[in-house]
Amino acid sequence: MFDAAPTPISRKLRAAIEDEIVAGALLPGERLDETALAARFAVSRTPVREALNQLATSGLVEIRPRRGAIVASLTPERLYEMFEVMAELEAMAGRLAARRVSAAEIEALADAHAACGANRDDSDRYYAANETFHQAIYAASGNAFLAEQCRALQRRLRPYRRLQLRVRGRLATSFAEHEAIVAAIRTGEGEQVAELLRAHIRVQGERFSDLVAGLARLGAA
Amino acid sequence: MFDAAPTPISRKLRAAIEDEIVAGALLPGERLDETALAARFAVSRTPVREALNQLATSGLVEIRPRRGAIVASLTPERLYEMFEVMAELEAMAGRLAARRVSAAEIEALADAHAACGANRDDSDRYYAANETFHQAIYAASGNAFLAEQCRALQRRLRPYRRLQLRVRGRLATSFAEHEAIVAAIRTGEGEQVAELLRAHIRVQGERFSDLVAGLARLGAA
DNA sequence: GTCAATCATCATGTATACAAGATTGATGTT
DNA sequence: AACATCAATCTTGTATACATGATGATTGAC
Repeated sequence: MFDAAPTPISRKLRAAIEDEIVAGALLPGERLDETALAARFAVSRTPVREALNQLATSGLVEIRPRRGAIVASLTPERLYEMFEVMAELEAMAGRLAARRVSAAEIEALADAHAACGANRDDSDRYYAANETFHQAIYAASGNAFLAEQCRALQRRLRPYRRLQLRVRGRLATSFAEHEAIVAAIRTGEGEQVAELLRAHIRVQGERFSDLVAGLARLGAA
Repeated sequence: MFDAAPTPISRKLRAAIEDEIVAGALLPGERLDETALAARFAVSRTPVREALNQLATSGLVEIRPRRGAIVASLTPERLYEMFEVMAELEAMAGRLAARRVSAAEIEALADAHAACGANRDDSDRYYAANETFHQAIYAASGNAFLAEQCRALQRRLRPYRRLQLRVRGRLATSFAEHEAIVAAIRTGEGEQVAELLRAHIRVQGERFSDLVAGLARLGAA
């Protein structure tokens, strides 16, 4: 009754391919053959092309005219840049959240934080809970556009984050940082929240780009 | 020799339609008929659809399944949110620029500022020079991804900025603010630059959303 | 034996054809 | 006269056909 969900095939395809990229089933640099994808999903090339075009616009795939589409691969420099921006956007969301957060939102945030704590021994589940936690901050910022930008970047960076999920001790550190962030949001210390989040994200960016710099030597396209 | 520029038709179309939207030739809410566009550009519907899809992903047009595409229209709230994010991204670019700017880049910035000064009596030309000025800051941030995000947002907000180009006294105020920004970048006062840019952008956002709130009463869809 | 050029094959880009849902106008009813 | 229902038309979504440029293999020359 609400959304009849006509959901054109191309939308479903976009979501499906995006999921595979983000989940790491399709690796950076990998070729995305239109005909093959069309066959695999049992549709014609037309909706496949539409899906690839959309993914290209959002940056997940790269289309080289007349030479086909590949899963976009980020250089370590670019990855670092993206984390630098992500850190700032998160900091902004946190600063706004400290000012604008509602009672319901801070409850959701606390719940998400608790979920992280409950999954401190399973890095995959912690990672999922961690995303929810950060999205709770975006939502509490009261700026829907900012929240969208944050989620989009979070999503684009996900395949790279997964690479270093299991770094020793990172989970405990992350959880402790979350703790401080929640506390500062509760007390409305905007600048403090911003600074905590900036550090929280940036440290990942630095580690990830180190990691990817190493990986790049292997799978260089 | 560099780019053989095969430039598929769909890319040219995307650029053409995007330009018309950004320039204000196509107004928010206006219907984008695929057949009509195809006829106008003397191509088939296929590349038109690809172009519209890309524009939808970047947010300039809205595609309602089975119901066609329209030029995306932003609510005053959303517009305010976008300016809020823009202000923060610009502030970030400025802060980084104050730390990282090269001699050549500060020269380019000074030139762009001078160009603004030379066009202080022509709001259209001032506006163009103003964009160049801000892009010089993005470039000087040393973060290419950030620069891209800023340019994308600048572009998306352009049609709304044009609405109030001629507000009395704004040009002179803007130019004076630029002056202070350049000075602070020269002396490397990152936080000062950030604060100046935040205010410089935000004041526009507030004005624009007021303006659009007024307009919304007329052309409500 | 190696390298280069040419040709065959294949994937992409565009056009056209077909299917299906949405919009609009007309017609009939209350 | 106003409203609802139904049909005709139009537009979008998908499939298929065709054109063109890229890739790669084969053949010939050095």
